[in-house]
Amino acid sequence: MDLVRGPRSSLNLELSVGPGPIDVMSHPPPYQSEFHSNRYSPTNDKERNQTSVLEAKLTKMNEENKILSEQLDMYYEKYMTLKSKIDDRTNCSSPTEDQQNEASPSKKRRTKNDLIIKFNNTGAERLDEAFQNESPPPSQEGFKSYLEEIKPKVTKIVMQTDPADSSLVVKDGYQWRKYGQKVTRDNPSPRAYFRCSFAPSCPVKKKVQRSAEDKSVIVVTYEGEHNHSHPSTCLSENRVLSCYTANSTSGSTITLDLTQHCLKPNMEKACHEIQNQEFQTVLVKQMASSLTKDPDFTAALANAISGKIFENFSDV
DNA sequence: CGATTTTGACCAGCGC
DNA sequence: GCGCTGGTCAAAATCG
Repeated sequence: MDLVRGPRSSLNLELSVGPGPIDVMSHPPPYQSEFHSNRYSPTNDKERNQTSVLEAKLTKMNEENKILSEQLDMYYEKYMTLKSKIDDRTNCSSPTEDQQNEASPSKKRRTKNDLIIKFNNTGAERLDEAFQNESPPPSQEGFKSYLEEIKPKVTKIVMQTDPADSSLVVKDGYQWRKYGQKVTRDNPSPRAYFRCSFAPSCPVKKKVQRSAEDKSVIVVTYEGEHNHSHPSTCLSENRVLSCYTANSTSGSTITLDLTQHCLKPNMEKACHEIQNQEFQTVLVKQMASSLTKDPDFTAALANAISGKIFENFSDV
């Protein structure tokens, strides 16, 4: 799970239903003040009843909205806490140790057991320490989920390409070296294996394969995180595209990976570059698909739409 | 000539 | 134990 969240205001949904956008998170809905203004003054009991019903609904929605906002804050805090623990652990492991692991011929496959062994050898105490602060104390399930969290990050990106172009080259700004190619059982298209060659010790790998269903679609799977700055800061001609989707450990989360510190100074430039129409089309489809599956989002959307309806109603 | 790609061989996990 | 499969290695070929 890689929930990237900027400043609070960035989460506001600029939902445009009807004449203008609604900021559902930070501003009280316009209809709220309309009800109490002189413009709307119910004259009979029926209207008064309707008003009170609507006001009750409004209050309830605002409460739900508040609860959801609090939950979001809570999840964000939990995420940041967990992330800092993982960062601590990553920083604590010495580079020589990593290199030894890298060079070890017996470590051809990194399995769940390998992960546990690695922790036993290098950070079992810190692992316990990390759990000591958890309340309630961690169960076996909690331990498993923790291991899931610290697993090398696996992200997938789906790209629309020209079906006539048979190359498996994906320009994401990083420097990759191909080290293998294989035809897999469930897909006639070969899968290419790449390793990040920008930094010798960078553990990131990626797999590139055309979709079995649609040859024009390339599926890129990234494993791990780069331990160096983005090459685009040095090589300005390289395109900066870092939009990860469908994180394997979290389901349908869309992640706009703009967290790489070296990327921030070039944020505006990168934003201009990702205005590539093809990219945007794919991204919008994926975002729409993921967002509609998210119950929190649909609730927020329903809230916003109902708010706009109330506003229109009050204007009549 | 160094870097990168290609490609067959090899290895390890997994299911039977 | 055996075969299947995905992932990796490494020598040869290719490229700039």
